[in-house]
Amino acid sequence: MKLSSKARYGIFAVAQLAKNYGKLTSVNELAISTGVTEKYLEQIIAILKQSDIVVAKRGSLGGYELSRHPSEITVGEVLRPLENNLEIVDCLSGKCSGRNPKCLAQKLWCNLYLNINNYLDSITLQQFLEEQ
Amino acid sequence: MKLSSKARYGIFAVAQLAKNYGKLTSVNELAISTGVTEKYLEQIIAILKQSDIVVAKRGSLGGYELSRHPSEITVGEVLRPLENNLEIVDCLSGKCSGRNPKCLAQKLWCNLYLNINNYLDSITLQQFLEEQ
DNA sequence: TTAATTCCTACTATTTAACTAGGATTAGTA
DNA sequence: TACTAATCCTAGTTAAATAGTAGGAATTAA
Repeated sequence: MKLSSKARYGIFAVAQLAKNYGKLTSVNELAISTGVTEKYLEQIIAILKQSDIVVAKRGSLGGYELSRHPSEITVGEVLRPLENNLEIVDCLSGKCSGRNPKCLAQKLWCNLYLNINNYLDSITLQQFLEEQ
Repeated sequence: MKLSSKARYGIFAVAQLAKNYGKLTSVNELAISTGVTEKYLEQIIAILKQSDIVVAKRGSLGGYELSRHPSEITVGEVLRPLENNLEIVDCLSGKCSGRNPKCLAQKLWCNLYLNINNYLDSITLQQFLEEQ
């Protein structure tokens, strides 16, 4: 139940983009402010791009920005693609049999999963920044 | 953010003990019903014993039972010792500086941590069994 | 043409989880 | 006392996932 570094770095990167909303920000700038290598951040942001959280402009003077206003992106939306959809157990589909010990407490895990997601979806990036 | 096998197996083992409340249950019996090896279960139960969730009787005809009635033990109590205290990030103490990227979203992680714990502490083993 | 940027993909190292294993200790029973 | 069924203790091994490194192709502005 530890959060991955991707999730931690990703949230911070996105927070930086939220601060710079309206302007393009390069990975290099993000790397400086987060203390993470550019190469690793690139991978993290690539995931966020695929999930339509950020958009990119390539080439010289290019960079990234949020696809929507920080008030329209939730923390949950950012974390899910970085954190294996926030699935705390493999067996959340409801299809699995009660035989597999992984699934024996399925309702419990499912409710916990919903709880976590509901909480994280209740916080927008804007709220997150204001709370800091 | 995946739950460990210790947590999954542990919850199920404890559920079995709750069903057998008042009687001693051997690791062998638990192993059969969970499908986990005795040796691994022993380790899991040792942790629960240290946390005063279960008590043991040694020797022939020995076994384990819950230290309290299933209505007086919460799921959170069981999971914490098995799951590194449910600390989703290392940095929940409040002491750490904002410099460490791990800590930059500290309030967020702290609130998520509290949310998870509150939820899991709201469910007793008895309720958990009834829900199945 | 050059420089600054994103994009793509393969590889490696590190850490942690998951499990295996052996045998010591304890206690009930005959 | 001897035997057996159980917990207890601890070290070692394996497998998988995470975290990070690396090189270079493609794109775009000036």
